[in-house]
Amino acid sequence: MARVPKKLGPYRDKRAPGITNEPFGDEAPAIDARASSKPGQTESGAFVVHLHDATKRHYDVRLEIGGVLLSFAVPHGPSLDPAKKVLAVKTEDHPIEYLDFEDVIPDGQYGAGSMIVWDRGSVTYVEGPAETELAKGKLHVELRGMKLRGRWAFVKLAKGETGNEWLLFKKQDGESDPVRAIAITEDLPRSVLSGLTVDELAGRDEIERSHLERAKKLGAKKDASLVGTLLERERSPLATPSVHEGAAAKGARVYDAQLEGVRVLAVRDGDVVALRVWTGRTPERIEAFYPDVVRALRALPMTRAAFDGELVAFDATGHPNLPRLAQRVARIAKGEAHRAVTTTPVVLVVNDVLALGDLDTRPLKLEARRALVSGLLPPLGFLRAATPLEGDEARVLATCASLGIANVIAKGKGSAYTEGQGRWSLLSTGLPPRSRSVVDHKAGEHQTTLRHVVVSNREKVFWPADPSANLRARTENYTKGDLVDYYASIADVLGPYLKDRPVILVRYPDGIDGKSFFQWNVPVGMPPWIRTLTLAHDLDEGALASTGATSPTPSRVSSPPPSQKAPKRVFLVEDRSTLVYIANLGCIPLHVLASRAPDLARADFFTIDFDVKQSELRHAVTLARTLRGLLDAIGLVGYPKTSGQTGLHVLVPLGPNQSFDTARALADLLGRLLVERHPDIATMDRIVSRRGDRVYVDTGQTGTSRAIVAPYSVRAVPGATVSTPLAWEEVTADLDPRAFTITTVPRRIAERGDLFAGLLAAQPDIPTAVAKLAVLVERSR
DNA sequence: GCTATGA
DNA sequence: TCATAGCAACGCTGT
DNA sequence: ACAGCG
Ligand SMILES: [Mn+2]
Ligand SMILES: [Mn+2]
Repeated sequence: MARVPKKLGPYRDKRAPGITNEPFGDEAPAIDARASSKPGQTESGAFVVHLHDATKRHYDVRLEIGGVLLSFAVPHGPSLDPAKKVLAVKTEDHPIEYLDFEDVIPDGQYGAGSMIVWDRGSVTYVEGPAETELAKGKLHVELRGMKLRGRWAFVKLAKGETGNEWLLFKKQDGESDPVRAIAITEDLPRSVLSGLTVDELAGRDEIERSHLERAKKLGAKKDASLVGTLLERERSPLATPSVHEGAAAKGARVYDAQLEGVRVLAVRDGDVVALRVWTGRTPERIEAFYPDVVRALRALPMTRAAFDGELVAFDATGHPNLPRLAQRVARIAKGEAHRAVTTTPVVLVVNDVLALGDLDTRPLKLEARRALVSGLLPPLGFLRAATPLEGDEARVLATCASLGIANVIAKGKGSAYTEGQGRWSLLSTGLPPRSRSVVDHKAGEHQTTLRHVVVSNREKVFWPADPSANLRARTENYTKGDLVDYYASIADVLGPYLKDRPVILVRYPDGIDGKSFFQWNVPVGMPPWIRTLTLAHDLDEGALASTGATSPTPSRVSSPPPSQKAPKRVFLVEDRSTLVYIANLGCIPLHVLASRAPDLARADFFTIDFDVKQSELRHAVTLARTLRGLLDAIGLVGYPKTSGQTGLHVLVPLGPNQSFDTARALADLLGRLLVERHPDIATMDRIVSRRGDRVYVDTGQTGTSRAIVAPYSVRAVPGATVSTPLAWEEVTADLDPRAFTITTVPRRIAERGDLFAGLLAAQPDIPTAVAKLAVLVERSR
């Protein structure tokens, strides 16, 4: 049995286990709950203030000390006026689990009546360890709660009747309010958990019905399966803002500050609470990192609901701060949940509502949905309604800029909630380089690490609009942000493809018209979680390794002999964070080797590249289809993709254990057969001037150090095209590679899936293919 | 885009 | 402190 | 030996 603090004796004596709904204090507290300070030397902890409607209504202030909650009953409640000292009667210690207790204690039980969590936060004992001070009849604390903040003091009355009488008062500081402009207990009466007043708690079912009634009156239609659907479905139901300024209807607009946090769909279905994110193409659930938000959603007087919101942590000045949130996630991952959650609370700022009860609220007008949200959520709590801005757009942007907010989302008044891109506009306040960050809540197999990537210069134009482009072509700019978003959104499709495969970055830090360079080696200064591969001497050998971001090998004292090549350390791009990171470096195309660690001497596919250049795409199409026939005849399968420029690539999987010599030989022989069959439109001549207007059949991209542009890679050409996997049925004369761009390809993947699936799993019979190809070649001469 | 360098 | 250079590869061809 | 090519 768990070790129960002796201090809880009086608490347990007053209560009947199994009958009261209060925690009984016999469960082992969170592992780190008692470890936050040395035994008997508590320096900090959590606090809760309950509002308890017992025989006599009172507040209960409970401070974590030595693994239990030191408790005071405060009849008048705290005051921000330092001159107003209120009576605080020390009561029995409560178990640590009581921090989260909010319920109606049944009649007949000790303390029967409603009890809400009026405030919650962290406490620091500012004048030495709590136990030491307590022994002297004093306790000076710094509270960081949602309502109570700053310095407070408890002082024991020397001549109390029972010895339990103390005084509680505010110390003078920036948070004190001597003129009592704020009557904190009256102005902020609601639970920070459920948003209910203590009077409402017992009637929460009634409250829930009235919220639903209101939604129905506003026009919400019944869809009993919606919440369940939102809990499960793959595709994101969230609306995403478009960088297209005109996406939101001009005219009447409402503005939401874009907070630096984690965008989630929050769903509650009874006891089930999910926080779902679609940072990539497949959803993840991250509620394990947000027990405070989960508790609040469970406490809400709405048993089934779905919200669109932002998880936000705040810094000391009250500004949203993503690195702090990141740090908290990391600490929770390390098993320090209690401390991390206590010191860094996270709030769900709710921007919108998709479903309430059995009602679909998405078709409602924006203002109606807002009204429902702000009616349901308290102004101060773990769940909060976002406060939209209205008025002149320039003024709104200026206001936000002055608050340090870089981006604002404009939404058309009266608009319904529509999933996907298109109805909201992302506006820049013109603040310094606008940045956005991405938080991964899981990385690697079991280890949960936080990866926090700050994306700089999202508005930087990487693909300038082409004013001379024909009408059907996009005339807008594409930005660096568009690039990052594209790679982030397709990371899951790209992932298996890039696994264990060296990637060469082709970087355009200033966009497609700026300078560019290839980058094989991982430069210094990369974050430690970027995986790399060290290539031993030649590409014949290589070992899997992870960088420490630290010492760039000071081991090699003497420089290597000039003849010998320095060992290379290349990128392995195996996850979304890395993809976002390298996109932020200005990497537009990704090139990959046709081999994977640890067997870099083996080719797992070869490529036949149809370079159109002076020729025409329809000829490349003819050649690719002929190639398909040849491959079929020798028992191989080709996977076609656009190059992203003007030509086509056909990738032919080889399965395991094939040498680059074999791969290259197959490619060359197939190329020769193609040229023989179509001498008028194909050539393998390396001299450009002799090619004329024929397609160059390039088989030279197969070799240990030869790279090809990866499938789904973006190209640094006008139009922000993507090297796009195709179905053979699409390889026709009317194929238009310009249609595949960083905006269209994610949609295409969502609709058609990964057309290259199967390439990696192929196990073709290569010896037979080689033999059959030899026969074909023999026959043709 | 970022670091190491040489002036 | 500031401006700038470097950031890949390799075999083959033709001159 | 060196530049051009993909
Ligand atoms: Mn009480
Ligand atoms: Mn080529």
